[in-house]
Amino acid sequence: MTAARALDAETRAGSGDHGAIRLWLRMLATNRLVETRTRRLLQERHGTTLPRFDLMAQLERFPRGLRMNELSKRMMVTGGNVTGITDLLEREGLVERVADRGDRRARLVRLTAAGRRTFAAMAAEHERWIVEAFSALSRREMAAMAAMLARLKSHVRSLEERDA
Amino acid sequence: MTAARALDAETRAGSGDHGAIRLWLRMLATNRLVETRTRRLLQERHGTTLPRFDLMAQLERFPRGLRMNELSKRMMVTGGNVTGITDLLEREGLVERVADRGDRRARLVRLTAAGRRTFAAMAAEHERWIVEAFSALSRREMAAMAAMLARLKSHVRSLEERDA
DNA sequence: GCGAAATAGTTGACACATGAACATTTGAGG
DNA sequence: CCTCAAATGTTCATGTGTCAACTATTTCGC
Repeated sequence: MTAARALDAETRAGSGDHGAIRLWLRMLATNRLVETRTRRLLQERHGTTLPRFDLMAQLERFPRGLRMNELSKRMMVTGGNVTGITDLLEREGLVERVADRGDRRARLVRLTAAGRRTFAAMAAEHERWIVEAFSALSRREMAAMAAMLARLKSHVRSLEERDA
Repeated sequence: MTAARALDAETRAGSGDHGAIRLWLRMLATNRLVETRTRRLLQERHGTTLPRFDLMAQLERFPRGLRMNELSKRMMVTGGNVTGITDLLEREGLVERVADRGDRRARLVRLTAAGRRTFAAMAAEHERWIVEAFSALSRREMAAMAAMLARLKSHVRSLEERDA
């Protein structure tokens, strides 16, 4: 069964709810929508998944490789998760683990030649999908939203630090 | 290991990337940040998870119960997923499945008395967390962002229908 | 130099999520 | 009626994600 589309996570909010809640639910719904679409397209057209694409996208900018550690931070997921995704990509021959001279605990992950080729094709198309989705917003609106998100993000980060 | 926080999914984008991609990555990162925080708080303070909370939130507005089907649409997840989460909540005594008179295929899920009590406590706190997070934005900004997200959402939905 | 603490990565148990296959029931057309 | 397509919910295999426990290494304090 496939997730239906008629209704919406937003309908969770009662009509009298606080604006912040309504906005948050709308963010969640929008995010899920774009993410589901991207995942479907990646699967249909390249037989891969969003997390794999994401990991490869990180590596693409670091030809010398990244430590599992750094991948985990950049992707905002746990180390165990990165281990799993890397295992799969390695089995598919798209990335490889190499030793880090200078720290025998660490291992560098980097794209193989096949990985670079595969990623290039996916990335071009992925960019088109996202640009198409966001064409609903003007350049000015995108800038405004980006600025608001930056403030929101930094505020939440400070809340996290306060708790810690 | 816990996901580190210093870096960011946004760093995926090369500096010359299209504005839409940058915005999308920022949305992803912000979303993940708020979601991770909410999940942590729900776990620490109520021993539950976001999907369970979400399902209960849907039911709370329908005392007579919702079909698995409707839950799936509202939560924007697949039916199999709803089955699983419902199983867990049922085991915890927070929801119950009852027969739907008039359609023997369907089953209604509804909160138990314990479920209603538990949810009320969680919901109040959850609202505070979200309001606190979004206090980084003014009322006017929240309205602007909500409007943009509505347009974005509806645009992506129309893209989905075109593909289908 | 040495021992304790921190760091890097992996593993295992579990929750959540998808898509496909399945059984049951419904409903619409003949 | 009767058949057959559609709809409802479950199950299964697999992937993604968390957290906690573990091993191996490095670094820091002395």
